[in-house]
Amino acid sequence: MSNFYEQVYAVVRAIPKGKVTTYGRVARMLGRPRASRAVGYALNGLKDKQHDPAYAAVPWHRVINAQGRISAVNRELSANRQAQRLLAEGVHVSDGLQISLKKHIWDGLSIFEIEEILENKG
DNA sequence: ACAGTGACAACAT
DNA sequence: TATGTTGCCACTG
Repeated sequence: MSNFYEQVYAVVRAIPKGKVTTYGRVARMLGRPRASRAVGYALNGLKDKQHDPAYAAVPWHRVINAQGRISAVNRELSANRQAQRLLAEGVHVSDGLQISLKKHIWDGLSIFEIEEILENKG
């Protein structure tokens, strides 16, 4: 698998329980401010890897869009599953799949922390 | 090599 | 506020 995917997964794994971040923020943390779509693409790729515990453990549900919503492009089932997972860890999700970024946004990693986790990946 | 495809985001109406 | 448009970028066949 490509390095970019792995970098995305590494960052997402660092999101604490009960916190969320956005596709765009993940992209910026990785030094690619305009690769937000690619971040979503990478998370979508997790569907094919659920048999591997290392990938199954990636908390993809903690990534939402810049409007603070669960991506509407998801099929209803997937979106609801994401909402369920968030609710299960104390993140309030409204009927419209809206989440309070103000309350739950993750500060993210410093550039030093980013370098560290990427170093671990090679 | 290359055109098509998204779990996006910023801007313009 | 709510749509619609456009730029993006990594991946795929």
